[in-house]
Amino acid sequence: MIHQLLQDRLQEAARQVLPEAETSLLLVRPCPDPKFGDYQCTALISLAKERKQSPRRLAADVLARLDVGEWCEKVELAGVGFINFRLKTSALAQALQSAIRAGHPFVQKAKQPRTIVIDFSSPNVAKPMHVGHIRSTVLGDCLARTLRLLGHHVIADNHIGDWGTQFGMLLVGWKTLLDRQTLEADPLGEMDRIYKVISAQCDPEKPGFNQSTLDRARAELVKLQSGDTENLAIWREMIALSQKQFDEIYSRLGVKFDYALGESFYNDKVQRVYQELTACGLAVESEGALVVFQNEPEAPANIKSQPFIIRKRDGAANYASTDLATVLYRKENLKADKVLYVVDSRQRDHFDHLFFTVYRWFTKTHRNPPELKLIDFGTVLGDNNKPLKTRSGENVRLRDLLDEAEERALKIVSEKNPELSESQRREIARIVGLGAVKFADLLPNRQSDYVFSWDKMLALEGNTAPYLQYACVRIRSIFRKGGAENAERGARNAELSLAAPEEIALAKHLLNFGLVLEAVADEYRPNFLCNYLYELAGRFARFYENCPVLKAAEPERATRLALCDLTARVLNRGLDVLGIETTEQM
RNA sequence: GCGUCGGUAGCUCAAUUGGAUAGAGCUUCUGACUUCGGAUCAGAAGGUUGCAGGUUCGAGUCCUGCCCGACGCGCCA
Repeated sequence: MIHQLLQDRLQEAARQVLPEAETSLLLVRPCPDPKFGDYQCTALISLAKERKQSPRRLAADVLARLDVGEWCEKVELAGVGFINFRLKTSALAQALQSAIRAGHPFVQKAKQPRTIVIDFSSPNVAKPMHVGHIRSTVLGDCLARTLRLLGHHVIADNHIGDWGTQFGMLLVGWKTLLDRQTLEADPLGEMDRIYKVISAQCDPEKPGFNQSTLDRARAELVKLQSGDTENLAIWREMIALSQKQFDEIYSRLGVKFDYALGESFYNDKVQRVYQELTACGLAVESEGALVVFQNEPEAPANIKSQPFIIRKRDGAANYASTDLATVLYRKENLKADKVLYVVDSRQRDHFDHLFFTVYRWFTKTHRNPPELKLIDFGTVLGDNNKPLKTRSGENVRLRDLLDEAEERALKIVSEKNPELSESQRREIARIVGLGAVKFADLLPNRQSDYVFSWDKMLALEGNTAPYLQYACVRIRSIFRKGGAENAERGARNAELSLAAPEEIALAKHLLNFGLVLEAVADEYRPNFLCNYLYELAGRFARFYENCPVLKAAEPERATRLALCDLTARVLNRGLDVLGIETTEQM
């Protein structure tokens, strides 16, 4: 990548001027405004400031030792000490030429591949998946795809909620209220129904509270935990029914996991956690429970002196216990260097507790803790600015939401292109509808809440998935018209000669694809990629308006075909990273 | 009360180690060769970045105080 070459040269020149300086901080990045140039380095200014030198003089000294004439026009020193690079068209053409032959154009593999576990989606057994799961699922899947493309060893692990207090109530409901026929037709709906009835009776705050139901639920839970055959069989059936639903949704979304190690997987692994934490003096008894107090001066403010309960008073495990056991398993058995938790930001405190406890635990026992990272995200809101619910106040089921996305897309496709067959229109609607939902979810900064709007996400103009998919369709159409096979071969063997400003602007933007992927991976923010792709599609649209491809005369025609080919490949790859498909027509 | 996150154009949102004149889309208005797919493109309008201080060559970004909102705070996950 050219920016990398420039950066290497620049750092080398800086080392000659300041042999002892930390030159790795001198990053070369795209300019915010093309009028300054294509790439810039702003870091010499602060480097000079630290040394009480004049930034302009330092920059001038470095420039005197910098030779990037193969790639750049004269390098400019601007303002207080900005260094601006402007690419030569010949270098640009050469970069495109080598990208044409690359498997993944403009993408560089990470220098140090790492093993990264991504914990995402995490639905609960016996409950329908709902909008609350969409962000974790879509975001986690996108990060998995991004990190894989960059060459990391990614392990996608679905930490399913398949154990815990709720099963006591579910078992009572199953034994006393279950309607087998409804269960056949809508297993999740029926399990959800019995759970709600019983849990209302188990809540002392609610009018329907019933002490004997609560006692029975506790008893069923104890029986389950001590291995009662009947309860275990029911529990397994609930899991199997739920898994079927999960699989349906994941297959629609194109989301894949390497493991689905639910909470129950760690049942026999929590004892060791209690032992180790007690032995190293971290965990103590308090009010009958086993807790870790975070009294260290460096404890984060939000958990300082708060108890982290790792075993309940009744001796049962809770999610702190299993989460701790899970970290250990991921470190020892999955060899994780890093674990990403893609979780609603309301669980922030829990994860700060978890991370800080792991850090202390591993340090005290002379182990290297894996790097633990909370990828938190905001809530999906309805147009009343409250968490999105159905009119009757229920959670919106994910399946219904995906159905509606496809239905709405089908209506639009049918209006725009009535001549396509129904099966074609349905396939397009599937790709456009699901793409719209995913893109709308990935576009906003993940930490803010966003308001869910069908009209906005399925809009055909603006920063949306259909706009990007449309750009791909237009490119496909060019290749169809030009005789796909020949045109593509021509594009890939072309000698490029870039001339028109729209060609150059498009080409320069293509170069930065890898840089953006790295930014996504560094900050865990797919919205960078969404915006990059939108900008790319915009530049392509301007190119498309102003530069005829098939009608152009020969040296030009091949260059433009090559630009189309590369744009299509980057758009498709980028959308693929977002988990979004494209179509031939729409 | 303590804590976390946020507050940017009428609306929804961006802004890559603190960088240059804070950018898009929607909306409104104006325009585009009988078009390689018009689901497009060009142009116009729109701002005291919640308020007040501070740090420095430079602050939407960092620090302090305040206002507003969402969320969390001992045995659910």
